[in-house]
Amino acid sequence: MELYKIHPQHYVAVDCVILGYQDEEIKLLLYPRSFEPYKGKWSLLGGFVQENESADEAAARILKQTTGLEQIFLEQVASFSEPNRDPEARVISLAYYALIRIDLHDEEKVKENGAYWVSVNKLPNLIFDHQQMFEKALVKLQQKAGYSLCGSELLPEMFTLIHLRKLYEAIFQREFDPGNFRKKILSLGVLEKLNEKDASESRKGAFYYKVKSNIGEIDANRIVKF
Amino acid sequence: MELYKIHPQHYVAVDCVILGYQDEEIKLLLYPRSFEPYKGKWSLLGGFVQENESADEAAARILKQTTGLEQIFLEQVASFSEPNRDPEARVISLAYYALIRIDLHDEEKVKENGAYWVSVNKLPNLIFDHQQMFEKALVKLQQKAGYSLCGSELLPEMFTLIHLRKLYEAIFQREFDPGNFRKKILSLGVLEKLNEKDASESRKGAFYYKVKSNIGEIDANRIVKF
DNA sequence: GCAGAAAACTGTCTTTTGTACACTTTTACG
DNA sequence: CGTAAAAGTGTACAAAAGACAGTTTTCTGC
Repeated sequence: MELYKIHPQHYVAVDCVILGYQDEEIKLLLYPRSFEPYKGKWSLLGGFVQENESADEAAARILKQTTGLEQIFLEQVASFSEPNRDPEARVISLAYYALIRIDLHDEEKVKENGAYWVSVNKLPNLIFDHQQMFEKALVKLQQKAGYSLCGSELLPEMFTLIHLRKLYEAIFQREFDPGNFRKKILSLGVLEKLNEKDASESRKGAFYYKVKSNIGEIDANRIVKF
Repeated sequence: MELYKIHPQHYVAVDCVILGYQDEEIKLLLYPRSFEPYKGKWSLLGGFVQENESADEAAARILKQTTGLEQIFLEQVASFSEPNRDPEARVISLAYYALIRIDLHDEEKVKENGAYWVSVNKLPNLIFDHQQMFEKALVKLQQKAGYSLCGSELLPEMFTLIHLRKLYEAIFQREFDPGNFRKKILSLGVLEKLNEKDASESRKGAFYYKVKSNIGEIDANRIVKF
């Protein structure tokens, strides 16, 4: 213990890049910062790591407090530790990213905090190094989407292959051939076709699918390389 | 500032997974821990983040102090923050991994500290969560090797395609077809064939290659997928 | 109720990439 | 010199990715 005491201690924060999908766009949840410095400027959702929790737990706690959601996908992005990243005090921040279904989140809670879902194509300036956090999170999302279907995290329970393709187009910022995308996704064998159609977007209507319940990750041999 | 003060502060450490390549095996640099708790047990190389340095800088500093090396590949792996991961005190650790050329490191310095290069196939028990840190670092190395040639980080200036293949076999723990590996690597266009041969391992001798100086990352279209 | 339109879905053909494995080349050594 | 042993090249097949035309379904409007 003596040997530890000669070293400084630091505030440790977590900042969450909360991503959702709506109107064919990836959206990021942003908050107006509620205190100085930079009060009112746009910020990721953050908080401090307390004594009896891990950073993972802190991130989950903060996410629940502000969106009402639990048990959702949440993963580390990177740490940010430049001495002057926060001009007020030395704060080392651990960035996380979360994927949430916008249709499930607690709108009341989000509004209370003055937060907005902003399209990632039209982001305002963010405080500190939050822009970097977002960019790294987006790369992580692309990697994740490359080897596991993000459908269950970002889309409603049931979705059509067109919805899924639009989601992937939003994530990767490029178009996919409808026929080939279908073929590829169905060949993974992780989707279950339902007997119901979504007729809201065409005469013919598109069949709904859902992720097979017994499947988590896709078999390693079957990595999707987009 | 007032708002910050209600939160606890923590010791923040960095731990380095230092990887090298020797005798056709990936090696990890391990130290006997020099103080309690777990004095004498095997540990990654670590230290505490000081007031005026980022964690990246702390990792580079620690690496230089113990191996004499500067300007080497060093990247974040993950953070580890379970409240009781260190029984002595709350320490949040940021794990890094480094790739170094064993032929270049300062043997004296390493010996002074009682450190050893241990094959990753025969690792002893490590303290705390250091085993996890190593495992995550290895995954990162595999990912990195998948889209950029790790030759320049882990091999000497000049190397044969056989050396490079053996390195990749050690990283991925599987064999690659010699002919196909050659074809794939050369098609990337990042290696320059030299007029010199390594005759130490065969009558015919294998030509040396080096990484073309003007090339950093491989073009995104040309990702190596092993 | 039938033609047409629009989008969902299917199939085919081509190109590229991956893989297995046989063949040729080089060179030291007996 | 012939041979062995490893380096290096070539070929042939299989799998995956990609382009794109063709077919099906179903509502709309006449």
